[in-house]
Amino acid sequence: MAVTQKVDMDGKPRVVIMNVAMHLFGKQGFNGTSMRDIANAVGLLPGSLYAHIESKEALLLEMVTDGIGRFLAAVEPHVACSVSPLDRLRQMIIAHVEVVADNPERSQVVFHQWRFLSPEHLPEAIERRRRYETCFVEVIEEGVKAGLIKSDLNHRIAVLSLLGAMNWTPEWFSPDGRLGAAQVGDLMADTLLGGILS
Amino acid sequence: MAVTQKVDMDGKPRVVIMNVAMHLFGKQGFNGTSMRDIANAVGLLPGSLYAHIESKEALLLEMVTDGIGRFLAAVEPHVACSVSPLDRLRQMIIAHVEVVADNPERSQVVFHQWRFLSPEHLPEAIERRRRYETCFVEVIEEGVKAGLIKSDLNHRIAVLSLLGAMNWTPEWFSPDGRLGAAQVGDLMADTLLGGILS
DNA sequence: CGCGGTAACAAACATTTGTTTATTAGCAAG
DNA sequence: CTTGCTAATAAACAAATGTTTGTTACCGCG
Repeated sequence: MAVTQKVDMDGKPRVVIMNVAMHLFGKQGFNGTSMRDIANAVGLLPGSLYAHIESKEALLLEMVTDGIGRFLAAVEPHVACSVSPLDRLRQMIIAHVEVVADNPERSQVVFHQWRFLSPEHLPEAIERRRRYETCFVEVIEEGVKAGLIKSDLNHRIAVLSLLGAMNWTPEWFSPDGRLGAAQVGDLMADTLLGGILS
Repeated sequence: MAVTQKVDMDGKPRVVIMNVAMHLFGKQGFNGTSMRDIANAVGLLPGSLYAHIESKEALLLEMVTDGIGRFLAAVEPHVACSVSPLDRLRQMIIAHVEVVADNPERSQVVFHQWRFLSPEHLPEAIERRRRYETCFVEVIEEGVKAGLIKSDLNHRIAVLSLLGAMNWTPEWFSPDGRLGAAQVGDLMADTLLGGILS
């Protein structure tokens, strides 16, 4: 017997494990997910995972690093774009929602589980998150200088509100909902940018 | 010897334990916090906690239940208030931020750790969260009917953006920052409500 | 066939987990 | 002082944790 279920072992095993772990980390959290949970979901015994990965934290590290990377890759190109700051912001919001929509669970990990990285890897994750937020700060400040955005409200609060709304999207966005990512992003931009116009 | 350190046992022990646990759950998460962590921080041995509490989950349950209760108590009175829907929304946002400011760590537990309630207590927590969100939906819809709020943008997205921005506040709000809770709430209202005006 | 290497297995490892037990100190009231 | 109660301690519990070990099945290549 020994059925050797290669259940969904179509791709490279490491990728399969990463995807399964991403799903579980996103849903149950890093500390709420055991290696046995992962092994179980992937159709392996716990020890067998270590033929493909180095440690539990290595999984988290790759998820977070690569995850933030996707947001940066999607948003940063718009920062120095040649269109108006407001249009840039709108495009950045849409890009952000599209990354969330591509995999809401990964986004949950990126936004909530980075805390559980070891002290060794934590600082870099924090730094990259800060770099992401800076993208939005820069464009907003440029909009203020161009006279397109009110300067009488605290920019910091505006940015934090904007980012808060965006970072919360993985909590409710459903890839099989009626609205697609780009439409959701566009509507969010309507809501979020309307209040900062001058 | 047996120093019997009553470190900060000024109040009723159960309250002290709750506060310490709240701090730890908020910072490290429910699953990232052990009973030994709590005992350690409170100046007791692990087993001694059980003279005052029933279980680890009982701590979480009380935190979440009581926590949502504070948000409801602060916001619900404004829902059926007699002023304009927009002013109501503004007051609700301010009230929300004030509850967050009162104890950001508790808010983190309310917004992120409720998932780890046992299946027995989970449904009620979800229901109360839903009830909270409904407050905002109602007032916005009333604003639309009154012609004060644009009806051409998807209300659902507007509400989710609003709530997302608000639920994210415990992530960055500092009680000893330059701006007080009411001022932050007011500025957030400027940002978030500006975009939905008709 | 036989050989070699990859990746699975079964089993155990040392810790850590939440919680319980039996015992002892502290202290107010009789 | 003694009695009784509260709340602490020390120690242990079973279960779960991340990870390592030795061994066995598989599979392409000679």
